[in-house]
Amino acid sequence: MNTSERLIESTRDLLWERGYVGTSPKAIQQRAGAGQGSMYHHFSGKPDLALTAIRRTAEEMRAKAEEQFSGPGTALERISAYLLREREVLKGCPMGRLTQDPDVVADPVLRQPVDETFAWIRDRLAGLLAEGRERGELDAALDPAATASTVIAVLQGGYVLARAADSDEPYRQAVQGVLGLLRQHAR
Amino acid sequence: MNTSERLIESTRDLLWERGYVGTSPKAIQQRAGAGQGSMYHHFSGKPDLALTAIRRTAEEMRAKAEEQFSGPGTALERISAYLLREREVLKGCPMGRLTQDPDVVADPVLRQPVDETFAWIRDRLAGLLAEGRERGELDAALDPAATASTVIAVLQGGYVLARAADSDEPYRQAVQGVLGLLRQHAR
DNA sequence: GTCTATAATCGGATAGAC
DNA sequence: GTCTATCCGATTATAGAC
Repeated sequence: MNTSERLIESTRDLLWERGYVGTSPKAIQQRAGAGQGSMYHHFSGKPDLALTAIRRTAEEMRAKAEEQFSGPGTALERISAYLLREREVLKGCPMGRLTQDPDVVADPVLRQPVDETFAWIRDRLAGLLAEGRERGELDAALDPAATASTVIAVLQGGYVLARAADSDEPYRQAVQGVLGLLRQHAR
Repeated sequence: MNTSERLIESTRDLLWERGYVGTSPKAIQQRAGAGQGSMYHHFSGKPDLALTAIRRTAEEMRAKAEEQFSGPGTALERISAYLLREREVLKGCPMGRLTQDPDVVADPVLRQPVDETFAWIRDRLAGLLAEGRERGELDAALDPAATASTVIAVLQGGYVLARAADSDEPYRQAVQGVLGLLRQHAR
Protein backbone atom coordinates (compact mmCIF):
# COMPACT_ATOMS: atom_id res chain seq x y z
CA MET A 1 0.00 0.00 0.00
CA ASN A 2 1.42 3.38 -0.97
CA THR A 3 1.70 6.42 1.26
CA SER A 4 -1.47 8.09 0.02
CA GLU A 5 -3.49 4.93 0.61
CA ARG A 6 -2.01 4.43 4.07
CA LEU A 7 -2.92 8.00 4.97
CA ILE A 8 -6.52 7.49 3.85
CA GLU A 9 -6.90 4.19 5.69
CA SER A 10 -5.33 5.59 8.85
CA THR A 11 -7.73 8.52 8.69
CA ARG A 12 -10.69 6.16 8.28
CA ASP A 13 -9.61 4.21 11.36
CA LEU A 14 -9.09 7.31 13.46
CA LEU A 15 -12.35 8.97 12.38
CA TRP A 16 -14.11 5.80 13.46
CA GLU A 17 -12.30 5.60 16.80
CA ARG A 18 -12.02 9.23 17.79
CA GLY A 19 -14.13 11.30 15.38
CA TYR A 20 -13.08 14.35 13.39
CA VAL A 21 -12.44 16.70 16.31
CA GLY A 22 -10.49 14.01 18.13
CA THR A 23 -8.26 13.15 15.19
CA SER A 24 -5.06 15.15 14.63
CA PRO A 25 -2.92 15.22 11.49
CA LYS A 26 0.00 14.09 13.61
CA ALA A 27 -1.89 10.98 14.79
CA ILE A 28 -2.79 10.19 11.17
CA GLN A 29 0.81 10.54 10.06
CA GLN A 30 2.13 8.35 12.87
CA ARG A 31 -0.39 5.58 12.19
CA ALA A 32 0.37 5.76 8.48
CA GLY A 33 4.12 5.84 9.05
CA ALA A 34 4.39 9.04 7.02
CA GLY A 35 5.96 12.40 7.72
CA GLN A 36 4.21 15.75 7.71
CA GLY A 37 5.56 16.76 4.32
CA SER A 38 4.17 13.55 2.88
CA MET A 39 0.66 14.23 4.09
CA TYR A 40 0.61 17.83 2.92
CA HIS A 41 1.97 16.78 -0.44
CA HIS A 42 -0.94 14.41 -1.11
CA PHE A 43 -3.70 16.38 0.64
CA SER A 44 -4.33 20.05 1.23
CA GLY A 45 -4.98 19.43 4.94
CA LYS A 46 -7.13 17.64 7.47
CA PRO A 47 -10.52 18.48 5.86
CA ASP A 48 -9.38 17.26 2.44
CA LEU A 49 -8.05 14.00 3.82
CA ALA A 50 -11.15 13.51 5.98
CA LEU A 51 -13.43 14.05 2.99
CA THR A 52 -11.58 11.40 1.01
CA ALA A 53 -11.78 9.01 3.96
CA ILE A 54 -15.48 9.67 4.60
CA ARG A 55 -16.38 9.16 0.93
CA ARG A 56 -14.63 5.83 0.90
CA THR A 57 -16.35 4.70 4.09
CA ALA A 58 -19.70 5.78 2.64
CA GLU A 59 -19.13 3.78 -0.51
CA GLU A 60 -18.10 0.70 1.47
CA MET A 61 -21.15 1.00 3.72
CA ARG A 62 -23.54 1.13 0.77
CA ALA A 63 -21.81 -1.83 -0.89
CA LYS A 64 -22.11 -3.97 2.26
CA ALA A 65 -25.77 -3.04 2.72
CA GLU A 66 -26.52 -3.81 -0.89
CA GLU A 67 -25.28 -7.37 -0.33
CA GLN A 68 -28.21 -8.03 2.00
CA PHE A 69 -30.71 -5.81 0.19
CA SER A 70 -30.23 -7.64 -3.08
CA GLY A 71 -29.82 -11.07 -1.47
CA PRO A 72 -32.24 -14.00 -1.53
CA GLY A 73 -35.57 -14.22 0.26
CA THR A 74 -38.62 -12.11 0.94
CA ALA A 75 -38.43 -8.40 1.70
CA LEU A 76 -38.63 -9.12 5.42
CA GLU A 77 -35.93 -11.78 5.17
CA ARG A 78 -33.58 -9.39 3.41
CA ILE A 79 -34.23 -6.67 5.98
CA SER A 80 -33.64 -9.21 8.74
CA ALA A 81 -30.37 -10.23 7.11
CA TYR A 82 -29.32 -6.59 7.04
CA LEU A 83 -30.22 -6.04 10.69
CA LEU A 84 -28.65 -9.29 11.88
CA ARG A 85 -25.46 -8.93 9.88
CA GLU A 86 -22.26 -9.20 11.91
CA ARG A 87 -21.16 -5.77 13.09
CA GLU A 88 -18.54 -4.35 15.41
CA VAL A 89 -21.29 -3.01 17.62
CA LEU A 90 -19.15 -1.56 20.39
CA LYS A 91 -17.06 0.41 17.90
CA GLY A 92 -20.22 2.14 16.73
CA CYS A 93 -21.16 3.07 13.17
CA PRO A 94 -18.30 4.76 11.28
CA MET A 95 -20.84 6.94 9.46
CA GLY A 96 -23.32 7.57 12.28
CA ARG A 97 -20.65 8.74 14.69
CA LEU A 98 -19.76 11.58 12.32
CA THR A 99 -23.19 13.12 12.92
CA GLN A 100 -22.05 13.90 16.47
CA ASP A 101 -19.03 15.79 15.19
CA PRO A 102 -19.78 19.52 15.21
CA ASP A 103 -17.13 20.31 12.59
CA VAL A 104 -18.56 17.68 10.23
CA VAL A 105 -22.22 18.68 10.39
CA ALA A 106 -21.26 22.35 10.19
CA ASP A 107 -19.41 21.79 6.91
CA PRO A 108 -21.80 20.99 4.02
CA VAL A 109 -19.02 19.32 2.06
CA LEU A 110 -18.13 16.91 4.86
CA ARG A 111 -21.76 16.29 5.79
CA GLN A 112 -22.90 15.52 2.24
CA PRO A 113 -21.59 11.93 1.97
CA VAL A 114 -23.06 11.16 5.40
CA ASP A 115 -26.42 12.58 4.38
CA GLU A 116 -26.41 10.74 1.05
CA THR A 117 -25.51 7.42 2.63
CA PHE A 118 -28.41 7.43 5.10
CA ALA A 119 -30.80 8.76 2.46
CA TRP A 120 -29.76 5.95 0.15
CA ILE A 121 -30.27 3.27 2.81
CA ARG A 122 -33.68 4.67 3.75
CA ASP A 123 -34.76 4.70 0.10
CA ARG A 124 -33.52 1.20 -0.41
CA LEU A 125 -35.34 -0.08 2.70
CA ALA A 126 -38.52 1.78 1.76
CA GLY A 127 -38.39 0.15 -1.67
CA LEU A 128 -38.06 -3.30 -0.11
CA LEU A 129 -40.96 -2.65 2.25
CA ALA A 130 -43.15 -1.35 -0.57
CA GLU A 131 -42.28 -4.42 -2.60
CA GLY A 132 -43.19 -6.70 0.30
CA ARG A 133 -46.48 -4.91 0.69
CA GLU A 134 -47.34 -5.25 -2.99
CA ARG A 135 -46.57 -8.95 -2.86
CA GLY A 136 -48.87 -9.32 0.12
CA GLU A 137 -46.02 -10.30 2.43
CA LEU A 138 -46.65 -7.23 4.56
CA ASP A 139 -49.77 -5.54 5.84
CA ALA A 140 -51.23 -2.77 3.64
CA ALA A 141 -51.35 -0.47 6.68
CA LEU A 142 -47.56 -0.36 6.89
CA ASP A 143 -46.00 2.94 5.77
CA PRO A 144 -42.84 2.03 3.80
CA ALA A 145 -41.06 5.39 4.13
CA ALA A 146 -41.72 5.82 7.84
CA THR A 147 -40.90 2.20 8.62
CA ALA A 148 -37.67 2.41 6.63
CA SER A 149 -36.59 5.35 8.80
CA THR A 150 -37.52 3.34 11.87
CA VAL A 151 -35.40 0.37 10.80
CA ILE A 152 -32.26 2.40 10.17
CA ALA A 153 -32.89 4.44 13.33
CA VAL A 154 -33.03 1.24 15.38
CA LEU A 155 -29.61 0.30 14.06
CA GLN A 156 -28.09 3.70 14.75
CA GLY A 157 -29.76 3.96 18.14
CA GLY A 158 -28.71 0.41 18.94
CA TYR A 159 -25.08 1.44 18.53
CA VAL A 160 -25.65 4.33 20.93
CA LEU A 161 -27.23 2.09 23.59
CA ALA A 162 -24.48 -0.50 23.20
CA ARG A 163 -21.71 2.02 23.70
CA ALA A 164 -23.48 3.51 26.71
CA ALA A 165 -23.76 0.05 28.29
CA ASP A 166 -20.36 -1.16 27.06
CA SER A 167 -22.27 -4.23 25.91
CA ASP A 168 -23.92 -5.30 22.68
CA GLU A 169 -26.93 -6.60 24.60
CA PRO A 170 -29.21 -3.53 24.18
CA TYR A 171 -28.29 -3.41 20.48
CA ARG A 172 -29.40 -7.02 20.02
CA GLN A 173 -32.58 -6.39 21.98
CA ALA A 174 -33.46 -3.34 19.90
CA VAL A 175 -32.98 -5.35 16.70
CA GLN A 176 -35.02 -8.27 18.03
CA GLY A 177 -37.70 -5.83 19.12
CA VAL A 178 -38.16 -4.22 15.72
CA LEU A 179 -38.07 -7.59 13.98
CA GLY A 180 -40.82 -8.77 16.32
CA LEU A 181 -42.90 -5.72 15.48
CA LEU A 182 -42.36 -6.24 11.75
CA ARG A 183 -43.32 -9.90 11.96
CA GLN A 184 -46.59 -8.86 13.51
CA HIS A 185 -47.25 -6.90 10.32
CA ALA A 186 -46.50 -10.01 8.30
CA ARG A 187 -48.94 -12.30 10.03
CA MET B 1 -26.27 32.34 39.45
CA ASN B 2 -22.90 31.92 41.15
CA THR B 3 -19.62 31.10 39.45
CA SER B 4 -19.74 27.39 40.20
CA GLU B 5 -23.26 27.12 38.74
CA ARG B 6 -22.29 29.10 35.67
CA LEU B 7 -19.33 26.81 35.09
CA ILE B 8 -21.54 23.72 35.32
CA GLU B 9 -24.21 25.11 33.00
CA SER B 10 -21.60 26.29 30.49
CA THR B 11 -20.06 22.84 30.53
CA ARG B 12 -23.47 21.24 29.95
CA ASP B 13 -24.04 23.49 26.94
CA LEU B 14 -20.63 22.82 25.46
CA LEU B 15 -20.77 19.07 26.03
CA TRP B 16 -24.06 19.09 24.15
CA GLU B 17 -22.76 21.24 21.30
CA ARG B 18 -19.19 19.98 20.93
CA GLY B 19 -18.80 16.84 23.06
CA TYR B 20 -16.13 16.12 25.63
CA VAL B 21 -13.14 16.02 23.27
CA GLY B 22 -14.30 19.20 21.56
CA THR B 23 -14.75 21.16 24.77
CA SER B 24 -11.76 22.98 26.29
CA PRO B 25 -11.49 24.42 29.79
CA LYS B 26 -10.82 27.79 28.21
CA ALA B 27 -14.08 27.69 26.26
CA ILE B 28 -15.97 26.76 29.43
CA GLN B 29 -14.40 29.63 31.34
CA GLN B 30 -15.16 32.15 28.61
CA ARG B 31 -18.80 31.09 28.34
CA ALA B 32 -19.15 31.19 32.13
CA GLY B 33 -17.39 34.53 32.39
CA ALA B 34 -14.90 33.07 34.83
CA GLY B 35 -11.11 33.00 34.98
CA GLN B 36 -8.91 29.94 35.08
CA GLY B 37 -8.25 30.22 38.81
CA SER B 38 -11.96 30.26 39.43
CA MET B 39 -12.55 27.04 37.59
CA TYR B 40 -9.68 25.19 39.21
CA HIS B 41 -10.80 26.44 42.61
CA HIS B 42 -14.24 24.85 42.28
CA PHE B 43 -13.27 21.76 40.29
CA SER B 44 -10.17 19.62 40.10
CA GLY B 45 -10.14 19.80 36.30
CA LYS B 46 -12.04 19.08 33.12
CA PRO B 47 -13.06 15.50 34.03
CA ASP B 48 -14.43 16.58 37.42
CA LEU B 49 -16.45 19.41 35.91
CA ALA B 50 -17.69 17.20 33.10
CA LEU B 51 -18.83 14.53 35.55
CA THR B 52 -20.85 17.09 37.50
CA ALA B 53 -22.39 18.40 34.27
CA ILE B 54 -23.19 14.93 32.94
CA ARG B 55 -24.84 13.87 36.22
CA ARG B 56 -27.05 16.91 36.18
CA THR B 57 -28.06 16.34 32.56
CA ALA B 58 -28.82 12.69 33.37
CA GLU B 59 -31.05 13.68 36.26
CA GLU B 60 -32.90 16.24 34.14
CA MET B 61 -33.41 13.73 31.36
CA ARG B 62 -34.94 11.16 33.70
CA ALA B 63 -37.20 13.78 35.26
CA LYS B 64 -38.51 14.92 31.86
CA ALA B 65 -39.12 11.34 30.74
CA GLU B 66 -40.91 10.52 33.97
CA GLU B 67 -43.41 13.30 33.21
CA GLN B 68 -44.68 11.34 30.22
CA PHE B 69 -44.18 7.88 31.72
CA SER B 70 -46.32 8.68 34.73
CA GLY B 71 -48.81 10.80 32.79
CA PRO B 72 -52.41 9.97 31.91
CA GLY B 73 -53.60 7.39 29.40
CA THR B 74 -52.88 3.83 28.39
CA ALA B 75 -49.34 2.44 28.20
CA LEU B 76 -49.24 3.11 24.47
CA GLU B 77 -50.53 6.64 24.94
CA ARG B 78 -47.83 7.41 27.48
CA ILE B 79 -45.11 5.96 25.25
CA SER B 80 -46.50 8.02 22.35
CA ALA B 81 -46.41 11.14 24.50
CA TYR B 82 -42.77 10.41 25.31
CA LEU B 83 -41.84 9.87 21.67
CA LEU B 84 -43.80 12.88 20.42
CA ARG B 85 -42.59 15.26 23.10
CA GLU B 86 -41.04 18.47 21.81
CA ARG B 87 -37.30 18.05 21.38
CA GLU B 88 -34.43 20.04 19.93
CA VAL B 89 -33.92 17.32 17.36
CA LEU B 90 -31.13 18.94 15.36
CA LYS B 91 -29.07 19.53 18.49
CA GLY B 92 -29.14 15.82 19.16
CA CYS B 93 -29.49 14.09 22.51
CA PRO B 94 -27.21 15.57 25.20
CA MET B 95 -26.75 12.12 26.70
CA GLY B 96 -26.60 10.03 23.51
CA ARG B 97 -23.92 12.20 21.94
CA LEU B 98 -21.57 11.35 24.82
CA THR B 99 -21.52 7.72 23.69
CA GLN B 100 -19.56 8.87 20.64
CA ASP B 101 -16.91 10.49 22.80
CA PRO B 102 -13.94 8.14 23.12
CA ASP B 103 -12.71 9.75 26.34
CA VAL B 104 -16.16 9.37 27.94
CA VAL B 105 -16.78 5.71 27.12
CA ALA B 106 -13.18 4.87 28.03
CA ASP B 107 -13.64 6.30 31.54
CA PRO B 108 -15.97 4.16 33.69
CA VAL B 109 -16.73 7.10 35.96
CA LEU B 110 -17.86 9.37 33.11
CA ARG B 111 -19.71 6.57 31.32
CA GLN B 112 -21.66 5.43 34.40
CA PRO B 113 -24.35 8.16 34.45
CA VAL B 114 -24.87 7.69 30.71
CA ASP B 115 -25.24 3.94 31.15
CA GLU B 116 -27.60 4.32 34.11
CA THR B 117 -29.82 6.83 32.33
CA PHE B 118 -30.45 4.61 29.32
CA ALA B 119 -30.86 1.54 31.52
CA TRP B 120 -33.44 3.40 33.60
CA ILE B 121 -35.41 4.53 30.53
CA ARG B 122 -35.39 1.02 29.07
CA ASP B 123 -36.61 -0.45 32.35
CA ARG B 124 -39.32 2.14 32.65
CA LEU B 125 -40.50 1.55 29.05
CA ALA B 126 -40.39 -2.22 29.53
CA GLY B 127 -42.55 -1.85 32.64
CA LEU B 128 -45.11 0.21 30.74
CA LEU B 129 -45.20 -2.31 27.89
CA ALA B 130 -45.59 -5.22 30.31
CA GLU B 131 -48.39 -3.34 32.04
CA GLY B 132 -50.13 -2.71 28.71
CA ARG B 133 -49.82 -6.38 27.86
CA GLU B 134 -51.29 -7.49 31.18
CA ARG B 135 -54.23 -5.15 30.71
CA GLY B 136 -54.82 -6.59 27.27
CA GLU B 137 -54.00 -3.32 25.54
CA LEU B 138 -51.10 -4.97 23.80
CA ASP B 139 -50.61 -8.30 22.09
CA ALA B 140 -49.28 -11.13 24.26
CA ALA B 141 -46.62 -11.84 21.62
CA LEU B 142 -44.90 -8.52 22.28
CA ASP B 143 -41.58 -8.77 24.16
CA PRO B 144 -41.51 -5.86 26.63
CA ALA B 145 -37.73 -5.74 27.18
CA ALA B 146 -36.81 -6.01 23.50
CA THR B 147 -39.49 -3.55 22.43
CA ALA B 148 -38.40 -1.07 25.10
CA SER B 149 -34.87 -1.15 23.66
CA THR B 150 -36.35 -0.64 20.20
CA VAL B 151 -38.32 2.42 21.29
CA ILE B 152 -35.37 4.20 22.87
CA ALA B 153 -33.13 3.15 19.96
CA VAL B 154 -35.57 4.75 17.51
CA LEU B 155 -35.25 8.02 19.41
CA GLN B 156 -31.48 7.91 19.54
CA GLY B 157 -31.18 6.79 15.93
CA GLY B 158 -33.70 9.44 14.91
CA TYR B 159 -31.36 12.11 16.26
CA VAL B 160 -28.52 10.63 14.20
CA LEU B 161 -30.56 10.62 10.99
CA ALA B 162 -31.80 14.16 11.61
CA ARG B 163 -28.30 15.53 12.10
CA ALA B 164 -27.06 13.72 9.00
CA ALA B 165 -29.87 15.25 6.93
CA ASP B 166 -29.80 18.63 8.71
CA SER B 167 -33.57 18.17 8.98
CA ASP B 168 -35.89 16.74 11.60
CA GLU B 169 -37.88 14.94 8.89
CA PRO B 170 -36.21 11.49 9.21
CA TYR B 171 -36.55 11.73 12.99
CA ARG B 172 -40.29 12.33 12.69
CA GLN B 173 -40.63 9.50 10.19
CA ALA B 174 -38.77 7.08 12.42
CA VAL B 175 -41.05 7.96 15.34
CA GLN B 176 -44.19 7.65 13.21
CA GLY B 177 -42.89 4.34 11.89
CA VAL B 178 -42.42 2.73 15.29
CA LEU B 179 -45.75 4.09 16.53
CA GLY B 180 -47.39 2.52 13.48
CA LEU B 181 -45.78 -0.80 14.26
CA LEU B 182 -46.84 -0.61 17.91
CA ARG B 183 -50.43 0.23 17.00
CA GLN B 184 -50.51 -2.94 14.93
CA HIS B 185 -49.77 -4.83 18.13
CA ALA B 186 -52.65 -3.05 19.82
CA ARG B 187 -55.32 -3.96 17.30
C1' DG C 1 7.70 12.59 -2.97
C1' DT C 2 9.57 12.75 1.55
C1' DC C 3 12.14 14.84 5.26
C1' DT C 4 13.30 18.27 8.97
C1' DA C 5 12.84 22.98 10.85
C1' DT C 6 10.12 26.50 12.34
C1' DA C 7 5.98 28.86 14.16
C1' DA C 8 1.59 30.69 15.95
C1' DT C 9 -2.10 29.13 18.54
C1' DC C 10 -4.53 26.05 21.65
C1' DG C 11 -5.05 22.60 25.58
C1' DG C 12 -4.91 21.59 30.25
C1' DA C 13 -3.03 22.76 34.13
C1' DT C 14 0.06 24.87 38.30
C1' DA C 15 1.76 28.92 41.16
C1' DG C 16 1.31 32.62 43.56
C1' DA C 17 -0.49 37.47 44.12
C1' DC C 18 -4.56 39.93 45.61
C1' DG D 1 -12.63 33.07 45.67
C1' DT D 2 -10.75 35.23 41.76
C1' DC D 3 -7.01 36.97 38.89
C1' DT D 4 -2.70 36.95 36.14
C1' DA D 5 1.60 34.73 34.93
C1' DT D 6 3.78 30.83 33.45
C1' DC D 7 4.53 26.15 31.60
C1' DC D 8 4.94 22.28 28.40
C1' DG D 9 3.15 19.57 24.98
C1' DA D 10 -0.20 19.23 21.04
C1' DT D 11 -2.37 21.17 16.95
C1' DT D 12 -2.21 22.52 12.25
C1' DA D 13 0.10 24.02 9.40
C1' DT D 14 4.30 26.49 6.11
C1' DA D 15 9.16 26.62 4.19
C1' DG D 16 12.72 24.81 2.21
C1' DA D 17 16.37 21.12 1.88
C1' DC D 18 17.16 16.51 -0.16
